[in-house]
Parts: sequence; C-alpha cells; structure tokens
Amino acid sequence: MQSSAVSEITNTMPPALLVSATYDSQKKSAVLKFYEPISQKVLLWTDNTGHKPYCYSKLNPEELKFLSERKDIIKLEKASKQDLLRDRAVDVTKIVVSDPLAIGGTQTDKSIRNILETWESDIKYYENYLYDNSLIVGKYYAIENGKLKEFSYSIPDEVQLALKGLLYDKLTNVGIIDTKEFQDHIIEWANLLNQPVPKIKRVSFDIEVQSETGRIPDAKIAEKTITAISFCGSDGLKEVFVLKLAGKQLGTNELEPDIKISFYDKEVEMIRDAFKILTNYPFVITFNGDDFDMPYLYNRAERLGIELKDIPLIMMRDSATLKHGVHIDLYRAFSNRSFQIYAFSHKYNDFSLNSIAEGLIEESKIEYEGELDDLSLYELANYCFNDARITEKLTSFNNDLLMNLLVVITRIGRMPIDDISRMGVSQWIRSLFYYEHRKHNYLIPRREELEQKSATASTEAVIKDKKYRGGLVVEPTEGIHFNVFVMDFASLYPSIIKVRNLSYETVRCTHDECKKNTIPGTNHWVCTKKNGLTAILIGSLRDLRVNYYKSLSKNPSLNEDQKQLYTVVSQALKVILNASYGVMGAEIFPLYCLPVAEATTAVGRYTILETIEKCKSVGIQVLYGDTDSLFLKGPTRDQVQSVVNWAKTEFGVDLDLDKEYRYVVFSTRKKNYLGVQKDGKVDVKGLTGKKSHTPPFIRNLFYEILGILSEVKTEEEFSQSKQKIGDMISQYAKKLKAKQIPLQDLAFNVMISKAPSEYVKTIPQHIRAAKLLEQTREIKKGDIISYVKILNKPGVKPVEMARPDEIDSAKYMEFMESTFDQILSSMDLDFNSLIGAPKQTGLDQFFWN
DNA sequence: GCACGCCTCCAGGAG
DNA sequence: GTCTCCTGGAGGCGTGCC
Repeated sequence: MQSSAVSEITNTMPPALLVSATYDSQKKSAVLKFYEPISQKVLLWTDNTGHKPYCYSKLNPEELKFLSERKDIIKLEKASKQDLLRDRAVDVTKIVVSDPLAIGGTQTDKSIRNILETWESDIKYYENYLYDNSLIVGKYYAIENGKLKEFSYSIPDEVQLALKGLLYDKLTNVGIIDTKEFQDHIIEWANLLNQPVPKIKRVSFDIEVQSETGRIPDAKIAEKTITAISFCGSDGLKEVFVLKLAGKQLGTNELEPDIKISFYDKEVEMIRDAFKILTNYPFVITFNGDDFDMPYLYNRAERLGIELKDIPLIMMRDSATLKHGVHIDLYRAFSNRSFQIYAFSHKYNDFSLNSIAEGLIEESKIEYEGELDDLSLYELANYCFNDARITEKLTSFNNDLLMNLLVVITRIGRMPIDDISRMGVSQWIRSLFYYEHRKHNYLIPRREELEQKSATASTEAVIKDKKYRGGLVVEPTEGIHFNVFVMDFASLYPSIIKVRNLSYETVRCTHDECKKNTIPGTNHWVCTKKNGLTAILIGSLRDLRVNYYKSLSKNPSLNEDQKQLYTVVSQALKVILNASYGVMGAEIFPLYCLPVAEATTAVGRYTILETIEKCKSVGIQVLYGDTDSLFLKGPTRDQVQSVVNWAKTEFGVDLDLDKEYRYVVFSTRKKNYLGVQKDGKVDVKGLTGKKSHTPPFIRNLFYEILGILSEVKTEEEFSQSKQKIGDMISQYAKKLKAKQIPLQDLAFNVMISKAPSEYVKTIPQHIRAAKLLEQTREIKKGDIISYVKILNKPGVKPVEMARPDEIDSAKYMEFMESTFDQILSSMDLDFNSLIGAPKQTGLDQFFWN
C-alpha cells in the first residue's frame, strides 16, 4: 500500500507554504492547498469560518429587496468603501450569496452581475477568500486548534542591515511619495520575499499513444491505446511503463541501468499504476499536460471503466489539475513571453519541448526514423522516458530556478502557483492590485468608470494604429566609433511611475489644485494630495530591486543558498517591473488607464531628451540612444559622473554605466548595431544575420565575420580585418553559386502565428510553403515552417520537398547582400566588390560569368 | 501586358 | 492576450507606358 502525498488537515499543521486555493462545490467552501516541506506533502484545509461569496451594489438594501426572496441570497449588508477615482467614501450594499454561481454563473437571467450594476463581481471566489483573509500565497502558515496562523522564518542580520541602509538612503525617495507609507511597503515586501523557498518534491510524466500517420490523437475522445507512460521524480524516481502489444518487437534494452521498466499486458492496469505514482507526489509536472496528457489519461481511464472516484485528476475548461496535488504545465509557463524574454533571455525561440530544452539545458528529444509506432518496445520506453526526464530537468536546472521563480512570483501576485504558471503578467498584476484594494477597503472600480479617462489620448503614436506615443529612439551616428560607454536608466518606467506618482486614480484626479502639476508633452496632470496606489506598489518593488536585491545577490558575507534566493527574487522583480507599465496601456487589464501609460512614456522621452542636452552641455557626444539608454563617445569619468548626479537630483532616476565597448558599428538604421566589448564579447542587435529565421548558411557566415571582428582592437587592425571578411564572403558566395550548400542550410525558418486558413489578406511565403506541407501532415499555429526559395511557380517549397537543382541562387545572393550590407556599408565596404562582381552590373555579372 | 510606385501585411527584433 | 518603435521581405493594387 502506497502512502498518499496528501492528507486532510484536522486540527494542527506544522509550518507549510500556502501554494494554491480552490473552491469545493460540494462543501461550498474555499479550500487551501499547503505544501509541508518536511513530510513533502500537500495538505488540504477547508475554510471553517463560514466565509461566503459576495459582490457590491450602489443600490441600498431597500432597493435590492427583490433579491432577498431568492434562496441563493444570504443577506444584504450596508458597507462603506473608499472610492479612489472620486476621492471620497461611498455607501454600498454587500450582497452575500451561498454559491459563487449566483453572482457569476452563466444563467443570464439569474446571475447577479447580469441583472444589476455590480462591483467586484468578476473575481474568482477563491481569490476573494485569499484577499479577504489577507492570505498570501507563497507565505508560510501553521494551524493550531483549527486556526490559521502566519509563520515567518527569521531573516539573517546582514540582510536586515542592508534593508536599513536602503531606508535611510534619502536619495531613493525623491518626489512626492510619502516616506512613511512607502517605507512600510518596502519593509513588508522584503520580509515576504526574504522567506526561504522550500525544495518542492515533484514528478514529471509523459504518455505515448498509438496514432495514425500525421494525425495527432484527440484527447477528448481518447480512442487510441496508451502505449507507454514515463515518470521522472525530483527524488530520483525513474520509471517507465510499457504496454505489450501484439506484433511489437521487444528490441534490446538500452535504457540507463537506473531506469525501472515494467511491461503490462493490460492498458487499464498500467493506468491504475500510473495514478498510484501521481497521487504519491504533491506536484505533478507535464509538458502540454493541460491540453493532452492529463485529459487523455482521464478520458482513457473513463473509457476503460475506471471509476471516477479512482481517477485522481480533475478536468477544467482549459486546464487540468489533481484532486489533491498541484499540476504545473511547462508548455504554458514557458509560453509566457515575460518568462521567455526577461527570465530566460530569449534563449529559446519557439515553445516546443525540443527548442526549450536545447536553449536552456542543452538536451533534446530522441530522434527516430519513420513512425513512433514502428519503434521496438525498448526504443519506445527510451523515447518516452527521455521526455519525462527533460521535462523534470526544465524545472530543476540552475538549482530549481523555475520552481523558485514561480514561488516568488506567487508571493508578489498573491495568486495560486498553478494560476501563476498558466496566466500572463496582466493577471498577476491584477491580482496584486485587487489584494491591495481589499486590504485598504478601496472599492475596485468598474471598467466603465475607468474608460472615461482612457477616452482621450493626448499624444500621437509614431506608428499608425497605435494608441499613444512610446519611447524615443535617437538617430544613430553612422560609422565605427571606438571607446563607447553605454549608460542606461535603471528601471526607467517604474522609476517614473514612482517619482511622478502615477496611478489610475492620481492621473487626471478630481482636485482643481492639482491641475498645475502637469506632465510634459501631454495635457495630463497628477494628484499632489494623495499617493497613487500604482506608484507605491511599483515604486517600492523598483526600489527593492535596484537598491537592495541587486547588491544582496552579490553580497560576499552571504552563503550560496541565500545569494541564490536573492538572485531569483531579483529576476522575479525584473519580470514584474518590466510588465507593470505595459499593462496600464492594455485594454485587457481591468485597471487599464491610457493616461497612465501615456504619461509614463512622455516623461521617459522628456527625461532622455533632457539628459542628451545635459551631455552636450558638458561636452559629451551622444552617438545613439533607445528609450532608456545612451551611447556616449569616449567620455571622461568626471563627465559621466556629473550627468549621473544631475539625473538623480533633477529627475530622481538612476543612470548607470551598463557597458563599455572597445568599438561600436552603427549604420543609419535604428535598433541595429554591433558592439565589441573590452573582453572581446560581441553584442549584435537587430541585424538580420542574427535573426532566427535567417538560413543557417548565412547565419554561420555572419557569426564567422563576428569572430573576426571580435579580435579587432585598433583602427589599424580594423582595416586588416576587412580583407579577411571579404575573402570569407566570396568563398561562401562561390559555394552558393556552385550549389554546394546543403538544402537544410538554405532553409528559412519562420513561425506560423495563426492557422494557415486564417491568412486571408495576403499569403506570405511561409504560408505558401505550409500549404504544400499540409498535404502530408497537420500544421498548427506556433509551428516553424522550413522552406527554401526556388526558381519556379510559387517561389518557395518546404525543405523536405525541394531538390537542389531548383534552388533560386540569385535570390539567396540578394538576401546575402542585404544582410551583410547592414554591417559592410558602415565599414566602408561594398558587397559586390568583395565578391568580385563588377560595380555597375553587380550581381547579374557575378552570376552569369 | 507589365514595369513601377505605393501601401499593407507579416515576422522578428530592441527596449 | 503588457506596451511602442523599427527593419525588411513580399503581396496586392492602381497607374502609366508601350
């Protein structure tokens, strides 16, 4: 008999991490999920305080009397809330109900939010429960005598000391933010974020299913047999189940010796055993389990006659979870753009398990010839286990980086960890803001109340169809520049939000006397009487990251584990802060407020423009700049310091030295440059040669050229390098002309961002190729299409369908020319003369000679 | 009929 | 389903020329 990883809490619980919350529709109560790190179990706790769902109305209880006849209405209660938009108290009626569906159900004639104008009726019940009880997911709690109690680990002295230093640094509080309220927030954040993150016990699993050629099995029907199930646990479990099928070769066992393999005669027995393993772990990890593995297993189990009570899974509208444990679908987590860019620095380009694994952990899926169904049983086992192993490794590399990040973001967003892993930044920030509203008894505004503010934009975007103007990009100074300093403003937009007190309720506030506190370049003004909620929340997180965690993560007196935590916290803050401005300008964000986003970028442009003027006035040449960065040509330390000090006192922003380049090459193009740092490291920005869709042979040539450039130290060496570069390019050009380049290396790799049929306005090249591919296999959005350019008809063909003799070499030469001109033109080199083509006729001559 | 210029769509990237 | 700014390739369409 296996012991379950889960148990119901009766009366007591040792300190455990609050990880998730749900609603139990049978018991009609909120249920909390705790992870207890010593027993490594999930503990369930059902509310015993009688908390009930509710929403608010501005009608008084008398006017709402007609509701009291309903059985699902418990009571109507007078309440007073603070209305931030109008800066005054407001009387409301709290409508308390017995079931969340009474408020937000789909029955249009019954659900209260459909028949009345209501406030705070679009919040999930378990979220309400968390907010009302000031429960913070990711915090430790204990239970004594049936009562929930906060639990805090003590923080090392040197960490507390660093915090004090931050609070007494007066310079960090330029602006009108009230020091006391602001500093209380900082302390509260630090105490929460400094709590240790426990090791989370987990298992990953993966299933394989029989399938027809090119068809993806349907998880809803689950009519095909499950042939293998593999598991990989953080505790060292390595196990794979394989179904013996008639006519299948056994093959030879090439599994690593520590992997346990079991063969089954009956699929249903294999599934039952799989359920035993899954219930034995508090956390279950999958790759695409929401859409495939979990529903397939669930529906297949049902189809094979396993009773519902014996299936430990729960299917929801667009996700899947466990009755007791927590399910994290890594496909959902890694698809989050904020994670992809800010936490994992764009090391993977698409969201397939293989790309993510190659980019982050240098692992890949096992390749096989032919069909999966043709593999021997041992081969299948090996393939299947490898997927589970990679999936687990994606959560454990870098000392459990991903798990730790999720826990820390959970703390900031006050949101269950399974929701954090599935939802975007706008949802995280929504949750954080709702929590804060409840904490201070502020009424959360309805969308319509905020819409009035967003109706009028006062700036015009540079790009057509955009709502407001964004960051400023300085025209680069063309040429090669030696000894270049890159300065950047630390968290510019969050700094602006803090210093200018920006928030939905403070921008264009109701007070007449605030109207003279204007935002440059707009007709907006900002409140001078009250601190903005956004300014406090984002501002305090910004100060923590910039002044505290960045240095804590390098503090030599701390041990590795501690430093690790602070690095993770710093990264989590980076993710949140980078998104915080953007959501203010996103309609899907419930507190969307266009003037806040507009004011933020307007002040950003003002700040960088004024700083450029300041640089000029102290004699520094500014070569380029983009939004929050400045490229300075050979400034002295003193010059830099004077600008830094000026920016701090004038605007309250931190201007930091980001990089020193030995030299930088600019063309006339914005967002396009190449820089070589003092240690020879090459930075390439925006150039086509680097882009992921560029054919490998051009990208390889591009990187070889960068290799040459990284060696260059002086202007003389630079001239010498030109010869080498020329030789290299003409060598590749000759190969191309002679058709010696393998087809694979000629392929453009472009992602299809919607279903092929949805391209109606124009048919791009990769879609033309995809349509040819569709004849043999299914094409979904998110797939990467590999195609080559050919001479005939549509001009493109999928690589696997093309022949070497139909390649359009001239097209490739054109692409090479434009790609390398991006660097060559500003180095005084000409592509055509490099490859030995005559000036006038250029490419044509080169080709037909 | 076809070269061209102009605009739009699309993808990928910087910040 | 955070945002705007920028580049480059190709498709689509109208215009004017032969």
